[in-house]
Amino acid sequence: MQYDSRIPIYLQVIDHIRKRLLQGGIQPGEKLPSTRALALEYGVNPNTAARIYDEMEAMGLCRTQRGLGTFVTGDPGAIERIRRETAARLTGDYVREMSEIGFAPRQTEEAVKEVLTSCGY
Amino acid sequence: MQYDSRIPIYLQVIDHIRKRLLQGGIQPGEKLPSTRALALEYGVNPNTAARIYDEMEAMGLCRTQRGLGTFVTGDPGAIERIRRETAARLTGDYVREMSEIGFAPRQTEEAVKEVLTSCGY
Amino acid sequence: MQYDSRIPIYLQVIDHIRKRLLQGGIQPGEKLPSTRALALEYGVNPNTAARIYDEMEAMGLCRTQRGLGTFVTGDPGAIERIRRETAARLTGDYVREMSEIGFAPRQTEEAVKEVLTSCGY
Amino acid sequence: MQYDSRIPIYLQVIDHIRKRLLQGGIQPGEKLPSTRALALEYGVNPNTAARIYDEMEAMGLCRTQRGLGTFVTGDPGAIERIRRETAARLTGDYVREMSEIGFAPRQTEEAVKEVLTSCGY
DNA sequence: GTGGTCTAGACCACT
DNA sequence: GTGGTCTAGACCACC
Repeated sequence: MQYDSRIPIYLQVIDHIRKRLLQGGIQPGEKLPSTRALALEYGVNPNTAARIYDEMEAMGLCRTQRGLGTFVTGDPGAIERIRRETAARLTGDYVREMSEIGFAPRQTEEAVKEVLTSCGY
Repeated sequence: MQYDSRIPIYLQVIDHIRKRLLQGGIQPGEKLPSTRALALEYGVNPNTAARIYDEMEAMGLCRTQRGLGTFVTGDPGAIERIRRETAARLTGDYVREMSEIGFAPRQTEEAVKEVLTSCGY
Repeated sequence: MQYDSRIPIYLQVIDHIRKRLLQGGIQPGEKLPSTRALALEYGVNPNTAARIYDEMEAMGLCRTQRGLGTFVTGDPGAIERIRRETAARLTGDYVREMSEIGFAPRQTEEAVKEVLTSCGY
Repeated sequence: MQYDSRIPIYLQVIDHIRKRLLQGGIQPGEKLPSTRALALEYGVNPNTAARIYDEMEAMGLCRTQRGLGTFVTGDPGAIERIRRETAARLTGDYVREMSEIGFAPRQTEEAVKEVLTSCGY
């Protein structure tokens, strides 16, 4: 994995894991790699790997059990809830930012349609 | 103005000025405040204010003329170009992020429509 | 039983058993469950269950007899002694902590009365 | 300062600073030492000092400003609120724990009075 | 084997 | 000078 040096590595890794979670690539309740394994997998220092799980736990994405490992939040509804919240935040931010640079609602709608069709959807 | 301490202040101020530009609140060719005035206006350190104009000049948003002051890029077409580029980047990022968390194109389109109508548009 | 992941499980279980002892839920001299049974009862690893009895024995709360099992300290006076010691420790700690955050003795006394009456006593 | 090796140093330092705050030894809005100065003052590694302010910020005790330093929560009411919440938590826990080991409300009240008078109050 | 903590020292961005 | 991040490596408690 390539990192953008302008953004903290731990945030980029969290983002990557969260995407895998929200895409369904990681199941609720599933055991995540140990911090040492995560460090190898993402090519970071074990301390940084530990920080990644620390922050993810603070976000409610996983829970850690001493001596056992780190586990994805068990409740399947929780993942779906986070998915919806993330989508709502992204959409809200997007619409607000477009209006702030002078795009009318219809223009914003058009812009999205254009990109979606240009991607072959 | 309230600042998000996780993001460099100078970037937040630049963002704010760029919005005013793209919304038409600041006209092409217009003279911008002196760094001292900018520092007072935004409540930032004079060093930070200087950096703001430095970075904006590097972005092509303005030009500094020694002894005269700092001026917004004169060409009206340039502003419009930046506006379109910004919109394209925002839209592209938004669509990509939505698809990354498992939203199909039609769902993304629906999400945007929902937010736009819920805002009374 | 729900465990606080920041505190060793074996300490939380010991605390729970000690409370049952001091409340009279477990009688002096009574036989305690086998480590395997304890593990099931509290939903912990058998290794952890063994450690629980180890530590409790070191605290003088119980005694293990090979081939027979683990027994609560027989002397009824010992239980009462522990009860008094625990109360003294709790009260001492409480008063000290309250004074450390700036509560005068009379304020501390009032705080206790308030809570006791609010609980319907 | 002497540390209890069974408890993370950063928690012990936070506890110490919080007490100074709640006792009024540190004023709301006041600048706290830099992480490097804190490290020297408490004899810990700069990394540990940074973690101390990190956690304190998460608790709402202080706020950090990049390039400027770390400042105690400005709102004077906030400190008083935390003081009251802490007292309520301590008292609630104390009363509950005493009742859990079989102390009646009047006995608990007596225990507190005894300790307070024995301390010469 | 697992996470938690700590030290040591480095580099960077921001004010 | 300030905090933020990262690496390296160590030791410990817990399961």
